[in-house]
This record gives sequence, C-alpha cells and structure tokens, in this order.
Amino acid sequence: MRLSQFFLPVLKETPSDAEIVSHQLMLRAGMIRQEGAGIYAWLPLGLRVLRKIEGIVREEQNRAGAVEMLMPTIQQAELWRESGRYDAYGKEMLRIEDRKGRDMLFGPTNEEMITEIFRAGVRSYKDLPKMLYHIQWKFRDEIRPRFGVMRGREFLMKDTYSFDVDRDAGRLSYNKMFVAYLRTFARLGLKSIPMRADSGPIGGDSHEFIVLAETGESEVFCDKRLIDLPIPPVDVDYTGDLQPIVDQFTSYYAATEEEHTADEFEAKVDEHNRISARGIEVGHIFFFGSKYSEPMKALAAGADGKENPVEMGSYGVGVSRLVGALIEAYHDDDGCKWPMVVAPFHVGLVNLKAGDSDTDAACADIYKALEAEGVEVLYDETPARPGEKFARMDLIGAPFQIVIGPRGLADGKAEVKTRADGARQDMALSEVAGAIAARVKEALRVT
RNA sequence: CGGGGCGUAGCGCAGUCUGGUAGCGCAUCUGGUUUGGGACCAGAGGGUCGCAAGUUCGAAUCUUGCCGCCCCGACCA
Repeated sequence: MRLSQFFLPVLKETPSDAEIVSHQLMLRAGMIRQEGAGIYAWLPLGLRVLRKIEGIVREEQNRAGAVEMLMPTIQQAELWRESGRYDAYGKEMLRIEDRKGRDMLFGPTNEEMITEIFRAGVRSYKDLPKMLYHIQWKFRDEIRPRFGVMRGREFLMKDTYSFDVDRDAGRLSYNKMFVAYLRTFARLGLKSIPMRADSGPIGGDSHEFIVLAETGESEVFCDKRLIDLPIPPVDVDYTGDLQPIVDQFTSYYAATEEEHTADEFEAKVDEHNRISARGIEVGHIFFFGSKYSEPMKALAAGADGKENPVEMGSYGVGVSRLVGALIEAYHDDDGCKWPMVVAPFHVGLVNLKAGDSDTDAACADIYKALEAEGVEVLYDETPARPGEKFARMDLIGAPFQIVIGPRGLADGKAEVKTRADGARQDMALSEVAGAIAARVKEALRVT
C-alpha cells in the first residue's frame, strides 16, 4: 500500500478525552474515530488490525471443531420473550420498533437465536455434539462506556455455542474452548490467564480469560506460575483428552475480585508467587446447561428414545476489545509496537528523498519484491521530511522499517529498524527484501 | 442514574469572572530555503463560539431550557 493512496489521518496531539494509552494511540494513529459515546468508526488502519485478530480467532475456533455461521444484528423481541430475557435484560438492551410497531432489538448476545436455529435442525443425540460460532457486532447500551474500544457500546464479539447430549459431553466442549482460548490469546502475543469466574444462578463452570494490564477494569488475584505454563501446540488433538491441560491451568489459584477469597489465596499460594493486579477480560467461557434449551424446547432424543433438553455453553471473545488490549501490552512513547501477527503492515518502507529518481527506483524495487513475497508494506513515498516519516511509522508501529536514502544508496545499503527494540542495522540493498520477507514469514509461522 | 467537569477552526487551548462583534500553537494551502531521525522564513484559507429562547443598543461572555462528550461509582466481551 502506498501511503499517498491510503487514508491515514494521524494526530500529533493527544485528544483530551482519551484517558488510557490504547485509546490515545488508536486516535492518534488514525485507527478509529469516535462517532458517539462508545461508538467508533474503524478507519482503514484500525480495520486491518481488527481483521487480523478476527482471522486468528477464526482459525483457532475452526481448529477446535467449531463451525462458523453468521446471525443478524437485529433480532425479534418475540424470541427473547420465549426465554424470559426480554424483560430480564434491562436497559442494556437497545430496543427498537419497526414500521409495523413490532418490538425489535439490536442483539447484545445470541443465545436465544442460536437455540432457535439449533432446535429447528436437530432432533437426535446422533447429531451431537455441535459447536457453532459467529463473529458479529453487538450492541449493549452500557451505563458508562469508556476507554475507547475497551468498553464500547457497539463492539465486535466472537461467540460460540456448544450443544451436547449431557453434562459429561458438555464438559468436553467446554474443554475444547478452554484450550482454543489459550491458543488464541497466545498466538496474538498475549499472556492470558484463565480465572475462576462467577458461575451464575444455574451453576456450571465459568472462566474468564484475563490479560494482566495496569489499565484493566477488573481486580484479579493469581499464582505467578500460571503466566509461564506451556501453551498447547498447534497439533493439539481436540478429539483427545484435554482434561489434563485444563486441570493443569485450573490447579493454580486464579480468581477475579468477585470470586476471590483472601484465605484461600494465602493458603494455596506462597507469598512470592502471589500476584494481585488488574486485568482486562478478553474472553469468557460459560457452561450453562439447559437454561435456554429447556424454556425454548431445544430437545434431542437420546439412545433410549426419550427427549431431553440439550446441554449448552457459550464462549465469548471480545475481538474489538483485543485491539485495545494489544496496544496496552505493546507500545512505547512513540506509538504502537505490534506483534507481527496483528500488525496492520509488516513493513514500513521509508523513502527519504521522494522525487529523486535513484531512491524512487530503489524503493520501488524493494516494494515490489516484498509484495511479491506476500509481505504487507506501507510505502511512504510522500515528500515529507525524514523526521516526520519516522515518527509516522513509529506511531503506526510496523514491526520493521526499511529506510532508503541517497546516502545509503551510494554504499548499496538500506537501513532496517526493528520497531520492538528500536535497533537499527544496515543491510545490503540487494538482500534486504529477501531477508526481511524471511523474517516476516518466520514470525507468522503458527506453532 | 447519582456526583464532578467540559463544549470556541481538523487537534490542543486562551478569551467567559468584569458584555463592545474572536485569538494563540500545531496541522492545512501557496512561494522560497531546506532535507539521514518530529525544519525555517514569508504569506493565505478555515469558526452558525454545541443548539434554542431570553435580557441588552450590543452576548462566546449574563439567564433559562435542551443536546452532546469526558471522568468517579453499581453491569459486562
């Protein structure tokens, strides 16, 4: 992508109503624009990151055996009356009316709809288990939206729903999502910790996946040793027994504020291993049994011919929130420092003397060579001053910056800067594209 | 919803107390000088002062109502 064709409205100054660094940088780097309280337009740069996160979430869901679909954002109130939640949900639900005066709503979640879809297509235990998911915009009329995309009213969520014949089978689905979430967040470059969470009125299992961050909204307590537990590899067998993996993570103490008890914390964790910190909830997995299948009559016949409500779970990932969480984890004073897998561009190519035929030609060659290798390049061929170019590239945070100017050109050199540590090194002009492409590919390799 | 704060050019702000017809920095545009890590000089454009009503000879400034946004609390991906 050539910068001159792109739309990148960067800000030099920090907008005054952005409180936390991720919100500030998203506005400054031209990733989002606020259109209302908790409502944001995703500008081209921000959308690139959002799509990449979405892609990784999708890959890991598919790997775990979940099947993608897409449900609408607008739902009928009728459906929610069936489950009894139309009245129970409260003011967080945005209620609207169509031209015929029918009650509609902008979906805050999809349990009812998926249950309705499922019951229409499944009658027998032979069709189970099933896991279905979609990645769709949700609207929750939050009492107080804040922190940019971290708590927006409109947000992008991946929500998966599992359907099983009984509780034991349900546990297997739960474990699949548990493992998929460990992998998803690790692939994104985040250290997530599954924490025991409020299980709600009907009981069942529930874990929140928390990324530690000073700006997190939740207060959390956990065992330090959780942070470096091994993540299940790409070839983990989802048809096999995942219980040992889940057990390993859940054997250590980890709880959010609501579930935390100081006595248990002190009894189970040595003082030097205790972490008491703040965290961002990036995922939540929940097994809720027949809460919806029973009132909504989502039944499956068992081997004995008797019909029973299916056992369900739901599993959410805050996709748009993850953009904020990633910036909280990866930034410095100059801007974003994206991990390769979510970087809006892998490489920023800086032409130090745009308009000079030699530097233009050298840049064009490298640009072409990189794109041919599948590397995503933002090529700054605008005649701005060098300092401004560097600042802009730092702000958007491409992992590599390749700098071409007349001085280096004379020696056949290009300068390569690594955004993560700021290191700069000279590389031979003839080799730079190949070498950087190899490093990009290596960083994108899935493990 | 309760408490606090804010709304003046794309961004950051001053001016409001004490009414007199709108200003600064950055950004943008033009010309020139520059060009290897956030340049300099000269000039220019850009504003229903959140909206509406009222007071007044005169309102960004005073009064009332409304709208919007941010921060602190109970909910959640």
